[in-house]
Amino acid sequence: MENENLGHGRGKIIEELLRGRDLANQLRQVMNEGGDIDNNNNNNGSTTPFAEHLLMEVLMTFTNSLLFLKNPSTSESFDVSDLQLTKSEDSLESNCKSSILKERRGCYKRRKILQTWEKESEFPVEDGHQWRKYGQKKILHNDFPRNYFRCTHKHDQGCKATKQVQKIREEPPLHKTTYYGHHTCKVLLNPEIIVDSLSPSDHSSMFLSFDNSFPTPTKQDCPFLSSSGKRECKKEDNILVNIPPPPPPSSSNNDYLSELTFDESSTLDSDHLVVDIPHILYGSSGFDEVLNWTLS
DNA sequence: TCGATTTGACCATG
DNA sequence: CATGGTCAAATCGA
Repeated sequence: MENENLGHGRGKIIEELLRGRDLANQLRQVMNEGGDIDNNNNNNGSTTPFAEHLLMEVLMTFTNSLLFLKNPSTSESFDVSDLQLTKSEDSLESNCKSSILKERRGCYKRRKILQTWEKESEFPVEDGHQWRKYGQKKILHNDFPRNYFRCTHKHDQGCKATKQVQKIREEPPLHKTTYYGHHTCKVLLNPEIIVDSLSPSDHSSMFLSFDNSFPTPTKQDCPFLSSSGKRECKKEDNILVNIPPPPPPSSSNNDYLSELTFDESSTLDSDHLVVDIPHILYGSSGFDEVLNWTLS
């Protein structure tokens, strides 16, 4: 039942995956040479930019692979077709706006099929975008209120990106940030991946960002972490990338990145593409990354 | 004074 | 009707 429709795209998939593995190995070598894989050393600037670049390549490669799997017949990399979703959004919105309201508050639609990313982190982190808080609500069965943010440039640039920040735990602190939609504002710089140690001492986390800019310190209460990690993914897929903490140092596995596995069954069964990256070696410490990519 | 945050009200959805 | 997402007036702070 599975792979028949993958036939056409399979060559591409394999090609991309192989390339990804190759790049990953390069990355591993770079990091090894830097000697910063140890917990004792922290990453120094010299290798990091190159490593970031390679890492981005890897991620894009796998992203393409996933999309090829999803759409085997396509001959191009993902690019567009936001139209349907955008249209439905717009129609609802314009419906709402054009007609009565203007004076009515709260006219909106609940989002269902927006592109989303989820991120959990214990520390607030800048994601390079400017957010404005527009609401806070007590959520059922949650001890902490949920905070609602929209892009500061919603009005001047029509940027529809929003995010919700939900505190999950007090001790140790844990926050869940959910991003909705793309940033269409032009505050961004080049697409890049940021691999950052959020907490140099103990736990460091990594967040990946495909379109990012430098942190813009604002006094906003919750500029929490974000992987505004979206690049042009289609809005109709769900892709989950789980990067669990790395293995203990003792298990100096040389093939972390080449061990990337792709859970095909989950993919086909559930409209979710799930990629498990079992062990990724980066810098000195562990990181978690959960990217939730909802495309329709 | 202006932009950001707070907070209660409003409305859609299930 | 309960819940969650958004709006906008009031308030705060630089």
